[in-house]
Amino acid sequence: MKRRVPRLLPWLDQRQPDVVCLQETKLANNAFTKLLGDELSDRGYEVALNGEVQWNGVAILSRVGLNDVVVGIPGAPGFPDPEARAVAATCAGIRVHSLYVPNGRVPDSDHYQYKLAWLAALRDMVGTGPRDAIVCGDMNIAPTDADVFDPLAYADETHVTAPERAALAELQALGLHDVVRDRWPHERIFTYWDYRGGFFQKNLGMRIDLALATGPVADRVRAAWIDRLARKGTAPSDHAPVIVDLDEAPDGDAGPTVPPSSASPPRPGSVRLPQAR
DNA sequence: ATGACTAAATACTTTAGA
Repeated sequence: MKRRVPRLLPWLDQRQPDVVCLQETKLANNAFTKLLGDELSDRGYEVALNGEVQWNGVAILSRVGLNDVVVGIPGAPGFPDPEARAVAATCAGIRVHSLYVPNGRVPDSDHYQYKLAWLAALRDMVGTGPRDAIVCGDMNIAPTDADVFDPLAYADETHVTAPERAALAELQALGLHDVVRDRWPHERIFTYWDYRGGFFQKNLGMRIDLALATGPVADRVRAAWIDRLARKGTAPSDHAPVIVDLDEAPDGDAGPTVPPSSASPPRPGSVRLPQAR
């Protein structure tokens, strides 16, 4: 996160998101607040944090309300102890989840089994949650071969194996829509490019950062895209932000937590800027 | 070839990422 502050703050000022989901903050909560608390509150953001000292770490920033914060996932496994990989909050009537799914490292390894069990716990939480919801973050799974620059590039490695894709499909079977792919059904779109080998310049990437919305939220999507520009320049993350623009909730369909004076529609964004790389 | 980049800890190397 420290390394990404000079990228995050101008990006917030440029894109003006109402809600931001961050992953891989790699900061304890008190260090995050010390580093960014004033800058974020000056911009009108409330913050929900689930951080730890060196690895992982997720956050939600919101300037349209931030209620009912839940840190972590009930019943999720640890490795071996619980890790800071999930935080949820209700923002303008929408249940927002910021997630950093375990990497899995090597198929069939302990970490891989952890990843699958963690995804099952995530599914259970989202499945019993509110109707209006959006699941954002680094899923560490490319949903299909079309989400990898070359299906053979990561063959037999994590992120593309059948069990991982099945776990993601089980989550989506709750009725979640992959709103970016729905808007760009045939395009070559990626959210992650390895730092090595000039992969970004060659556009050799993977689409592993997703925004998955329940039907009522998906119906409000006006635009959904990957902010490739944010992967350029000095000291970028190796992931690009995913941006989702939503229309206002339809009349009579607003949840009880929607502020009556909310003049602009919520625009949840799943962001990977803070990867301190 | 387990490499190529990048970041962070207590750190001058190791670990992790995907």
